[in-house]
Amino acid sequence: MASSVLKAAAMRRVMPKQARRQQLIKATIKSIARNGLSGTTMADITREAGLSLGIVNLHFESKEKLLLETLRSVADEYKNGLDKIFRDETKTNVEKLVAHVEYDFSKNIVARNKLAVWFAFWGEAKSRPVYSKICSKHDKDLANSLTNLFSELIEEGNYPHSDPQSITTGYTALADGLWLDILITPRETSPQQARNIAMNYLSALFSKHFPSTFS
Amino acid sequence: MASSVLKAAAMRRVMPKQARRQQLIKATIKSIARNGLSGTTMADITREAGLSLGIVNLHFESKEKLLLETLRSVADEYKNGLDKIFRDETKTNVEKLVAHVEYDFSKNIVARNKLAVWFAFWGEAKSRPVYSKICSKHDKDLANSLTNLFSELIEEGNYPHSDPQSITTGYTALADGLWLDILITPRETSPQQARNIAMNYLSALFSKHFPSTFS
DNA sequence: TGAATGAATGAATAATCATTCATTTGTCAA
DNA sequence: TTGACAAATGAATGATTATTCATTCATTCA
Repeated sequence: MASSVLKAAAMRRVMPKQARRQQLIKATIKSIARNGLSGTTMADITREAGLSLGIVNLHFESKEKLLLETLRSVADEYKNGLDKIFRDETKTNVEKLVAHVEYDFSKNIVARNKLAVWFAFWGEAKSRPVYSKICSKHDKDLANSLTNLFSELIEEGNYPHSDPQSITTGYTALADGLWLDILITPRETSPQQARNIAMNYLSALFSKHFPSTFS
Repeated sequence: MASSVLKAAAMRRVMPKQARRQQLIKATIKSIARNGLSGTTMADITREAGLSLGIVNLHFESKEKLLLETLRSVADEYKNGLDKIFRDETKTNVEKLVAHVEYDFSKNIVARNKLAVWFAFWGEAKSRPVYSKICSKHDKDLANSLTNLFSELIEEGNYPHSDPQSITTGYTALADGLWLDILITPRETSPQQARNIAMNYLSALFSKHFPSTFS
């Protein structure tokens, strides 16, 4: 009996469709990080998942559709975390922004495999509008939430800033650029440093709300 | 005679090696922007250049080498412009920073085809260290120049900022993030807006040197 | 227990694409 | 003008890789 348990663990198993899809998406993320988008083959993905070659077409119909689902999966996961923060009625605006900085550079979000996926697809965004669409759908929500927060901060603090939308653009651009640094030069930029830099940006613009850590 | 001139213009011409290489690099940039890195084939590149299929292997030995030269070409061109700015002894530190912002979002640098090339290669950076190396070689020089400038500004202005290196990281991350915005959502972020946002960043951190445009 | 169902496999197929090289074409020195 | 050389061509080749589908295997239910 013991041997049959071992065999069962090593042998092919039937799994619920949704679990298989998740397993394949996970393998795709790893393969994109390891081999790049242009270097990712069906053989890589299925080997990574420990499954057979034909499995992707069975569950996703085509490679392209698997890639799209992979991007969607990373984007949705990110979006879910954001929603939790911005919908939290117990948090003040300042607390929400702090939570956002914490979240944006937290271990799970800033895992280099996932960053590799973001940038792999951004790198093809100009030639494949589908990719931009998947990303920008969520980006717009985030931009709106941030712009609202910044507007309220500006009013409360009587800051001279004229345009909350520009502040949002700058803040999200800073965050994306820091992601790129963490991906490309992880020895030089750690998530903790990135957090500090983002917080400094906020305290430079909103000194009354975010007292600087220096002085 | 007139017809022979027309024919000559339309016909294949022998060109100096260096010019052919430039022509092919230009075509590669266009193809990467149009088709992405993974969608760029030898046929695309040579069709774009109006030349025959075998020409790339004749002048670059392989597709991979052409791609590397293309990245190097874009990176070197960018670096040359930077050097002119930072070596200019007639400029003050503040003027150099203003010139950098102007340059970073100037028409030639921020041409979407070229941005597409940057991000295409960044997207594969994790899986192909060669790509990061080509980019980071220049990035280090820029980081040093900026850190020096910021150090001097901090001293002159007695600002409470503790770490000029972090400011450099933040500033370059902001610039990269704004490039991404210009590439992905050109309708929402124009080069002019990007310039303003970058200048606001500087004036938030160095208010005595960069008097804000508001108030 | 034993059909019946559908998940999973992977060898075979078909399509794509980089590279090669025999041939053609243009240039220039003699 | 000619011959020699180099540049350029593109059909053919070979390698890689997505997709197909006949077969195998696990599970369920009567």
